[in-house]
Amino acid sequence: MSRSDLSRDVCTVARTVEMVGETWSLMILREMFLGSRRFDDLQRRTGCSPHLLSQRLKRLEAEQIVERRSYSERPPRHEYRLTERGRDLWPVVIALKNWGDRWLDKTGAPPIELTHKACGKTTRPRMHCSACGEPVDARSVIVRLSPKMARDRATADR
Amino acid sequence: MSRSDLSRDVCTVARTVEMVGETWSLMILREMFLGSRRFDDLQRRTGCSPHLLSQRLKRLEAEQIVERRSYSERPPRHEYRLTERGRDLWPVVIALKNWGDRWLDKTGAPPIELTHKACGKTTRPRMHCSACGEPVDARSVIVRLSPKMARDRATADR
DNA sequence: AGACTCACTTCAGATTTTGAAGTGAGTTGC
DNA sequence: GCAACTCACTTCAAAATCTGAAGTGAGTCT
Repeated sequence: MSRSDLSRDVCTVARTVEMVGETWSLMILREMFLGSRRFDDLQRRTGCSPHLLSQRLKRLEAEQIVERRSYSERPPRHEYRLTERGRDLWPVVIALKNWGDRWLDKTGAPPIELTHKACGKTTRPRMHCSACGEPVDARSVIVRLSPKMARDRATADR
Repeated sequence: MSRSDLSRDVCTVARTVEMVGETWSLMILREMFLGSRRFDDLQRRTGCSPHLLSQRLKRLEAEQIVERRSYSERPPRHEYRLTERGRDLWPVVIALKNWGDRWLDKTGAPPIELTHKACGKTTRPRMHCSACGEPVDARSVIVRLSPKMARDRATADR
């Protein structure tokens, strides 16, 4: 299997990883969640080279994660916006942030702080069970593979 | 800024992305959360080349995300285990899975199903506010940057 | 008219990845 | 007692990708 074969994988994690599981795509997403929309801002604030940024934005656009739209005819100006699909990647970025805040930050004051609009409190979102609402982690679940996924993994064993 | 400078970034998202934000590291994590521990299993089930798998495992070990331990002297056999630090990356993989299940899967039956041990129900973990317990998404929070992070981004603007 | 902004593109050199093949310690089957 | 096999890798060359610097072109500002 090569990297590009991940897209044909049964596993939705593998296919998502192929779409956004890469340094600059993730950095672009972080930056867009922080509010950046213009090419130059994204470039400066992610540290990505313009060449690669351009490639990545094209890919993210093709994947319908971002949308390129013109906000001025004269001068010709464009901005990049997250689509609904793109905004739905927020938990990925938050999960990365939480991990970094816990394991990499020594200051105790995370560089990005979130306030929940509804309750007005500072929040560090966590994963909760969709059925009972209790917090969940790796240890509190049992994994079951669909027959197709199980077959795929067994086939790999040949 | 080059890719390797991300490690010195103030932003904990950037630094986490540098550690695990890459196709094969994420695939290895997925696979380990599914229970694989041996080099060969990881290789076959992720589709990663042995060369790269070896490199990635060394890096993940250096980052203390996985632990290499011998489980047999004769024959000499090793296994790779997630550390606590590594297990704490579970929300990242789950967030990727949720996105893929929602946006890439047409079958409606996700290839990986989770059962919450405590309540016994099938679960699709979601992000909830740590303060009030309600579900949260990109739209329901306000972002605030620490002074240091804000300064960093302003500096990039020069 | 000259400097500047935005949104990129081009290009060469460096780095990384891929895929196939090989290695070596040890075990199992006949 | 030896050939085949397993596990856990390593080596290597060719291909792909990334980096960093420079350039482009439409339009505005002074």
